[in-house]
Amino acid sequence: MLSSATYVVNGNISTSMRVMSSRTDQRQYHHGDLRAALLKAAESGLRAHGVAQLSLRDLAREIGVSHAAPRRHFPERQDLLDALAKNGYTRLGEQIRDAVARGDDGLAARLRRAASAFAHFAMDNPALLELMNATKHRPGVPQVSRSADVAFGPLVDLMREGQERRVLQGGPVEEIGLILYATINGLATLVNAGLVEAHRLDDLTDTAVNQFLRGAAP
Amino acid sequence: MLSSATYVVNGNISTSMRVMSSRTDQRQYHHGDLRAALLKAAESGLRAHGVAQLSLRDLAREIGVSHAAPRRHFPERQDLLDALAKNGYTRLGEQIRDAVARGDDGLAARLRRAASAFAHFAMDNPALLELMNATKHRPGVPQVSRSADVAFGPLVDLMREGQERRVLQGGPVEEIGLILYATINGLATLVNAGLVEAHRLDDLTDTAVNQFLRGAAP
DNA sequence: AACATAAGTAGCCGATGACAACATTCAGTC
DNA sequence: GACTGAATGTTGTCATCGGCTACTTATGTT
Repeated sequence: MLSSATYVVNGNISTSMRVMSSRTDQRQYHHGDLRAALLKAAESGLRAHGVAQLSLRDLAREIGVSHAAPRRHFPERQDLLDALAKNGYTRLGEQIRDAVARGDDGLAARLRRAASAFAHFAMDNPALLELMNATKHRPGVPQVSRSADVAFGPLVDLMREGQERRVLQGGPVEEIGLILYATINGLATLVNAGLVEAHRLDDLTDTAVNQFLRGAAP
Repeated sequence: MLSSATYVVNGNISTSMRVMSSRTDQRQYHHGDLRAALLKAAESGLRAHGVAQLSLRDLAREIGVSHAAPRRHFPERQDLLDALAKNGYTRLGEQIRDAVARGDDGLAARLRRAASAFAHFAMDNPALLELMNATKHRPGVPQVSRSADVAFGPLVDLMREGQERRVLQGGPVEEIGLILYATINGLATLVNAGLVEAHRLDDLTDTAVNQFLRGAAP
């Protein structure tokens, strides 16, 4: 499973190859780790121009490889998008987990940090989040879905811990974690869609967590 | 511009007449209301095959009009998508407003109905909701954004009323309404993305509203 | 009736995703 | 070290798409 990540090849090789190809032109037939290079370039393109502008041929050109080469690693465009989404969930999960673990203070404080981490991930990677939230009808779903659990996990764990420590009501832990996730995700979506100004996200996230803990009733 | 004799001699006419002569085909030069027909066909295609598969040329073919005709009404593809999103917000707003007005019982009950209406809209129109949530970088944003307020409005009104009747805490009304909207929207997104099974949405929505009102703390 | 304008048509262009056939390299195996 | 099958990359092709320009036809105003 992790084997593909074992032989880590720096993406620098491709760029330097492109540069010197004007002279020595020792462009190798095999790239080394085209898959990783594609993912890296795709993520950068995603951030720069959005998912709609993401073209396999563009990426191939940028990396300096033929237009059909990406096909070996991502037979269809959607496969690349799925891989990006999966990576996104992994990173989001890490960031939430890190935020939670960044201190051993009260549960509310860690909850706040987790939500804030999510919000910042969303602001840093709007197009990626949109991709992660995109409808998936294809068979690639289970793969992505499983990696998404990595992102929910830390929140659900937090809920469970809160219940055990009696600082949260009892209740369906997974549901409640999901709801918190959905709330922040929804706020980020509103920002990305341009319906809410970005500078409000921090404040909204904070209010949302308060709301989540204390409720709206008097 | 030139005399009519010019296009009588024009050989192209024979080909177009061949097409028309295939049957009675009272195909008029002017469609009547192509814009509405496009929106209708687009919404149906959206529901059937998702936004990615939505092609202006397909719609034109389906309606029986030349491939460039849609351009008169939607100069760019994104303009059609914007119009669809705007319509979506209008309808969503109506449905939420109707649900709220469907009885004069307690605020909590109306809140539940509003949330449920949203959830059902999301399940009935997954691709449309995705479109409404899509990132918009173009100048079309303000148009769509304003129509989106129509959807938020009923929720915000409900919050305000709750505060006035003292069944909700004081606080930033618009923020709190936005947060509730975001929560349901987020849950629907999780379902549409295939990360949560559809049959769970009703239950999750209910739990979310409870959570929203009572809070998670003991 | 004349004419300006809205609405539809035809044809072209460049780009794209998907595909097939072919070439090169790599990794075992003998 | 040579052989061979599997990975990986390349070239060429195709249908489709969005967007553009030039042209044609209908509509409505005067």
